[in-house]
Amino acid sequence: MVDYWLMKSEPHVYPWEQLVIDGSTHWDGVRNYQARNFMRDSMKLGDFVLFYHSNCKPPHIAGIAKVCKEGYPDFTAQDPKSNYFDPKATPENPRWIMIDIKPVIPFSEPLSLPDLKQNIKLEGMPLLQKGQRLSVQPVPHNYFSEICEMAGVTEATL
DNA sequence: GCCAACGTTGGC
DNA sequence: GCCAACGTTGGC
Repeated sequence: MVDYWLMKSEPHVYPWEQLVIDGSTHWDGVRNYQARNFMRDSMKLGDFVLFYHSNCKPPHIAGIAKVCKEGYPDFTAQDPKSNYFDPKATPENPRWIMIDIKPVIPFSEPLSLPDLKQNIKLEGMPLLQKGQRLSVQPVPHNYFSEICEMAGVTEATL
């Protein structure tokens, strides 16, 4: 049973284009328990991920990725030199978890947040809820399908 | 376990 | 740069 997710990245920190260059990446730096729990407990190999660029004009979905490694300790939490260092993280209790993703398909045109908001079929999508800030969040399948449609991506070919 | 203070996210 | 929403911290 495949599930669908959305993950946010700021383009000046780690853009979609870099994921394409790298071939895959580990999703480090998540320091929110709810987001961590999704990665630890729910995100499975082969699940699809909408790659969202936040904090840019306009914010947008850049493409679709998929989970290629399930949850494991976020080693940056134990690295004093990392921006994501957390003194409470230990080898016995790593506290923070990451997954790996790899690109599946880019969108020929990025799907902007205003475009998403304009689509009545996306009403109720978590991303569009007021005040939601989760950097890793579930996407119910009907919304994922609609977004594929908007992007001109045939879901069956993913 | 409450809650005020503070920090962060992220759209605008 | 502003600020609303929300999460975390830490004193009590």
